[in-house]
Amino acid sequence: MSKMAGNTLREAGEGISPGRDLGPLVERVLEEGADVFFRVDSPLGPVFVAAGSRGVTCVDRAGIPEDFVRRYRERFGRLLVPAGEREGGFVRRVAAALAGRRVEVPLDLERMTPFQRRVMRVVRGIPRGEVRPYGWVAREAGSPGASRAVGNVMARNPVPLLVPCHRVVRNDGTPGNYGFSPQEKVRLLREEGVPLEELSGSPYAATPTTGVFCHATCRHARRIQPENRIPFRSPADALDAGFRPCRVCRPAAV
DNA sequence: TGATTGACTCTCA
DNA sequence: ATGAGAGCCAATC
Repeated sequence: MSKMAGNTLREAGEGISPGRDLGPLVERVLEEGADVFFRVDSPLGPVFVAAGSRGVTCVDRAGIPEDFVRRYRERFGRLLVPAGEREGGFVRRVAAALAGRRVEVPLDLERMTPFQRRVMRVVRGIPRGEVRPYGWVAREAGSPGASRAVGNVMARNPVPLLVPCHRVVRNDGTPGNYGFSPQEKVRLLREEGVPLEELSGSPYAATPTTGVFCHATCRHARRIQPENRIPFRSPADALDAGFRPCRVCRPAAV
């Protein structure tokens, strides 16, 4: 750890004459400039998490710390130093969130465009164990028809898991692609209890008892008794059959 | 400004 | 069923 900090500070010290005491620089960097990072376990395995004063900026698979720090500077233009005692509570919070607990973690998405931020906010609200299509995310974000653009946002999601982009799937109920690998997406969703095979081909479900249809993984849909469950391939089919969209999971525009 | 790109989504053989 | 092709939207250069 201390060795790594040394490297980081050396890089930060461009313009500082050799031999100068770096102590004051350390303090200045910690007080006003540097973001911090730490390593923590996650469903994707060990990851590095970086955060600034506004919140988490980046989550990525843990590799060589120096590489992470270097890439971070290239991408965010910010210096990165290992988290210390002061960040202990924050680190535990992030660890809990990554472990799947419903803990609020502040995110710093300042660098993203308004559309990208809206998409991130929508995706963040998809509960564990549930999935939603790209097209639905687009509509919820205020840009119906922008499903492909949503895919582009997901592909560059700086904070995977914290914004659960693995829960965004294709409209036909198949998992679709994922930055780390489609297999990884399937594994994560299985771990969360998503019945992928049941979803594929009929990602919507209705029950005559209420006349409502849902995304098949909506918490309401999952309570439908098997004998009452009517699967649907698309919202249009469910509407044609006389069902109305669930107000919780909003499978179609009202 | 215009062309290109792509974790999408339809339609039609 | 399955795959090619076209349409689409926001970002990027």
